[in-house]
Amino acid sequence: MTVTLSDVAARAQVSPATVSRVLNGNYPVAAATRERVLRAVDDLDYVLNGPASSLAAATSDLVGILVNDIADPFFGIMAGAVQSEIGGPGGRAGGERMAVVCNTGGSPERELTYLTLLQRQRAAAVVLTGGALEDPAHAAAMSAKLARLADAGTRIVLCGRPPLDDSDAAVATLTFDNRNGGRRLTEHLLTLGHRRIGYVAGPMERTTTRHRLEGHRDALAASGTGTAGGNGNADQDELTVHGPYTRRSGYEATLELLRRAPDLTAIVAANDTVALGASAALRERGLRIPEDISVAGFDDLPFSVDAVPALTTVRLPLYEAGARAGRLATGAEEAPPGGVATIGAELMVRGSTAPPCR
Amino acid sequence: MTVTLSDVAARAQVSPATVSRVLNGNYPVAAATRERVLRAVDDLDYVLNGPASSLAAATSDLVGILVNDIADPFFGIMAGAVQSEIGGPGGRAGGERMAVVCNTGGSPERELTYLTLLQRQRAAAVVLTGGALEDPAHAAAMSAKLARLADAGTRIVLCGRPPLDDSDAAVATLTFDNRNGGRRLTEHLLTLGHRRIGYVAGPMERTTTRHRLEGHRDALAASGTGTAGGNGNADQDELTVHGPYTRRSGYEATLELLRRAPDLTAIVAANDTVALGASAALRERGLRIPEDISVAGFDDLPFSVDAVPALTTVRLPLYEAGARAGRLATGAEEAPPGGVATIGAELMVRGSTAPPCR
DNA sequence: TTGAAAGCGGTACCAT
DNA sequence: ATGGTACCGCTTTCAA
Repeated sequence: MTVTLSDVAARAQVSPATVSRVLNGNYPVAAATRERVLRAVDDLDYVLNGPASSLAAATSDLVGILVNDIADPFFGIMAGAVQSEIGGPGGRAGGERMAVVCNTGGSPERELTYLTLLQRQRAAAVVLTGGALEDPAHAAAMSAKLARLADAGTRIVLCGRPPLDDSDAAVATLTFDNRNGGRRLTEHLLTLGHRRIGYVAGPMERTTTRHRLEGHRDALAASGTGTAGGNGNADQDELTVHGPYTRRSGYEATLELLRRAPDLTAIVAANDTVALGASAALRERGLRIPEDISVAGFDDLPFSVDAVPALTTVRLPLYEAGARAGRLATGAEEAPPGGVATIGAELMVRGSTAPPCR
Repeated sequence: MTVTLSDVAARAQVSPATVSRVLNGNYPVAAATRERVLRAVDDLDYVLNGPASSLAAATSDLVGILVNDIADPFFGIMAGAVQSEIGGPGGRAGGERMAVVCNTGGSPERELTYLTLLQRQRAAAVVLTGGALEDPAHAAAMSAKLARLADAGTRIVLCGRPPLDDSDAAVATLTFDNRNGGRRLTEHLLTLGHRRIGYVAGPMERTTTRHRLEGHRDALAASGTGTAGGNGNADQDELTVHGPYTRRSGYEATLELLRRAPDLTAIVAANDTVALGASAALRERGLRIPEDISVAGFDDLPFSVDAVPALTTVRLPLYEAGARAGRLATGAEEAPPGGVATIGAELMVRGSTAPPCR
């Protein structure tokens, strides 16, 4: 029924071994022979059996890219960059490496299960993108699983999350400087004169959430804002609302913030998507941005400037990071010293967002 | 080195066959035996060898999802829906089906190569999303490849593109009614009194591009607009600019349109992303939307309303379509009669976009 | 440069 | 209910 390598061999009047050599191109074969084999392949419309090949070779050309939310361009941009760097189809002739994107939806179980699936497939590499969950049990499980993968020969790359803490495994890490980004963003608002700043944070127990929020609070603390009254933390907790990285969350959190503190002059969102929701809520309330209230985001996604022309954000070089992760995954680039590289976050200021005079 | 099924069998004091049965759960095994086997699996930290399994069983649990642009939420939303419906990790216990997203970048070669790769892997199903290329040679190659895949047992689902024309293969198709959507959108503008309407079309030779544009022109023709002068087609060609489905394209095309026809009162964009670019260009020119000029989009992506509150678009039920495609891919839902189902496009009107009085 | 043949790790049929 | 055992299709020594 289906054409096998032996069929090709028979038609080309050579041994299966020779056909294999021609196909893999990693062994000297006489030009004439190669021609005959390739013609046979063509005539028979032969397609290599991946599983058989992987089984015999004990390796596969699969590269897994785990993302938290495939509908979020934050991940789409990184994943696309990884993929194009991996080479995948369109890279060199014949297409070899297959980069596949796995959507965890932010669920820890799925994350682990996808890793197991990739382990089953003897994946050549795995790239984990975006913030990680901070639950100790899950972190331990991840470390363990990644360690097994690593010493089964799978390359591991973390892109956009902090390094594993207890890792003995050879893992290359590219981490965004979320804390500094968050700090600079809030410093900027403080410099402009804002004193009452709401914060729409991401979901609890995520590294991105925590780091960005910490940066924000570091800036506040350094300026003495919010600590002057002696109950600084309570103040700040009141001005912080957590929620998922979605537009709806930004919308609802903003309404809540306005309820809690009608005297806000600025709102910092955990990321641009959330900022969009925040802006929508403000507009609905009849508040203009930035005349009545300023809004800041994070990530600098392409559409954010359209949605809120005055949006000040922190730009993370998503594409560049993804591309580098792709190169690390293929071994085209060597791991950074210590296995970890921190990628800077650049402040994108768009117009003045000084607070209104009241 | 690596733990195999026989190792597990030895430790559990059973035959490899029994272990296989326990793992696959598709065969009666004594409870006590199962227990012993599972404990052995646990003790040894055994992970099934995917390639070996696929080879022996002659099938795999891979489901490929092809998308044109992974950074575009249009595809992200559909892919996410497919994946969650596929079950994938998180579905039933143990995780089985692995949905993977393959990014073609709109390149015909990559599309074919990914299909070959999936064919190599003996994929259980393949879902092709988004508009298709209209090049006859490529279409033929695709049909041929899909036919081979299909009769190798791979389920094929088209989601958001028209059915294969010469297909004998068993392919389930979910197609968006782009033409009608385009028609209704323009009819709406005509009803409001617009007469000079610019059109920023998608890339040439794409089904979505052609269908949406045809709908637009159908509406114009039906109303007599643009044909009155006798040189209707020339007029319309002048008011149409093609480009990729990107923000930048919308931006540049809009500048071009304004150059060609400063008297435009409305611009219809090929999709929301393009509409964003168009809006940016207009704003830059100091034109207000919709007071000075109206803008219409297509797809109704989540952020579009934030970017252009007055944006009138056509809503395609992306998530629903993806979910249905996922069910078709797993066989959880039976194919529509004739293999093709057309999914309606709903007009989303946001505020009046009547032309300015001049 | 090419061929022969021994696996790779499971699966599923045939026995028992 | 369980065991024995031919394959599945390819890769890779080892020889020639």
